[in-house]
Order: sequence, then C-alpha cells, then structure tokens
Amino acid sequence: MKPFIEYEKQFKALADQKRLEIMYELCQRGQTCVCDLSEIFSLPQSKLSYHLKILLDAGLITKETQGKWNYYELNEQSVNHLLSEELCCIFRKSSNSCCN
Amino acid sequence: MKPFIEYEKQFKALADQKRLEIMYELCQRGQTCVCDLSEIFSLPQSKLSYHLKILLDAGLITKETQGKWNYYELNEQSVNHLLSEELCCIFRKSSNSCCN
DNA sequence: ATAACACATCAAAAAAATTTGATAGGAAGT
DNA sequence: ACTTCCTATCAAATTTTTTTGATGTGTTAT
Repeated sequence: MKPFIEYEKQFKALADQKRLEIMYELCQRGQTCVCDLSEIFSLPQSKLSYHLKILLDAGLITKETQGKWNYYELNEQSVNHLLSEELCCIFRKSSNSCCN
Repeated sequence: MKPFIEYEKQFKALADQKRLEIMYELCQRGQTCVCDLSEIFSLPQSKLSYHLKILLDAGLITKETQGKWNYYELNEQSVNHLLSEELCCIFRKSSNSCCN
C-alpha cells in the first residue's frame, strides 16, 4: 500500500481546474506537445510547463521528447489505479463500460 | 457529468495528508466525534474542525449532531463514486473484492 | 555560425491555504 | 442560573501554491 504522502501528491495534482482540463484534453487527444496545449488553453508557456510538471511528478502523465518537441500523454495506469470507473468518461480511455 | 470545478473541490479536500488520515480513521471506526479524532491525532480542536469542514463541504464525509456531540462519518457513496476499487483498502468499506 | 523555435527553470510578486489562539454558541449537569 | 463540555468560527500570522516575466538550454533551419 502506497503511503498517504504519495496519494496526497496525486490528489494535489488533480486539485486544480486547469490541470483537470489538461488531463481531459490529453485523454481526448493522446500525445500532445506543449505548444498545442498552450494554444488550446491560451495559457502562457511557462504556466503550462509549471502545471505539466506537477502532473508529471505525480506520475499522472508521461513525457516523451522528440526533437525539439515534448509530447505529454496521460498515464492511464496510474489514473486507473487512482480513480473510479465512473470517472472514466473524463480521464479514462473509452474501453470502459460506463461510457455509453 | 459534474463540472470540473466540483471535482477540483473534492480532490482539493483529499490533497492533504492529515485529511487522508482522517478519512482513513473514519473508514475504520465509522461514526466518530470530533473530540475522539482530536485525541487520536493530537490535533488542536480548531484545526480539526477546519479540516473536517473541508471534507464535509466536498461531500466526502457527513455530519450528525447528537446532543453536544458532532459525529462525522465517511460518505461512502461519494468516495466510491470518485475513487478506484484499488483504493478500497483505504477508504472503502471491506465489502470490495480487492481487499483480501 | 547565426537565428528561430520549443520548452524548462528561475526569482519575485501575488494569491490561496493552513495554523494558531481567542471567542462564541448550544447542550448537559449541578 | 451557573458551570462545564463539545464544537464552530473568526482574525491574524504563517506557509504553500500559483502567476509572471525573464533567462537559459537544446534542437532545427538557413
């Protein structure tokens, strides 16, 4: 069993509307680079990087560098470990039964 | 679908080690009054009330007044709606399959 | 080599959450 | 009525988180 401090970190990462929207967007679009997200949300790049780092450090998303782009993606495993199936419509991929 | 702002509130409530411990304790003991929790955690009463209010406002726990005592209890429904079954060992009652 | 781009990181400022100690209200006991 | 107990709430101080704008690093293109 993970210690509470670890869950605290993950819930903290989810405890922000902007970050929830980022998670949602990543879930919808799959791999996405910072510049696209920056456009989608009209957020300054440094702000976006800040929020992405928090999600990354919590293990809720993953990062992959390709050339000069950094692509972020939902970490399905950790999201599914943490959140209910009822939340699948938001953050889980569509294979789940509750999303009809 | 609940708006993100509502989830933000719930995750914010869970985004604190002390409150996670309170949730855990409530799950273990069922209905518990503030004074017992205050002893268990060696927290000043006002601090405890503050944290309980946050959990209450997020709908994660419920409150029942009996005479001069206020009893708090886990709101199983909302917890189960939000969190995965894997977390059942922590915050969900033991009827779940993953807790063996 | 230089310039343009994508992004992370930094430090300072601003905003939000938490802690603390004090006060207040309602219930129970004398 | 008075006191004690249980708890909520308040305001001020502290701590943490977020925002902002600037700077730095690595990559690609010319």
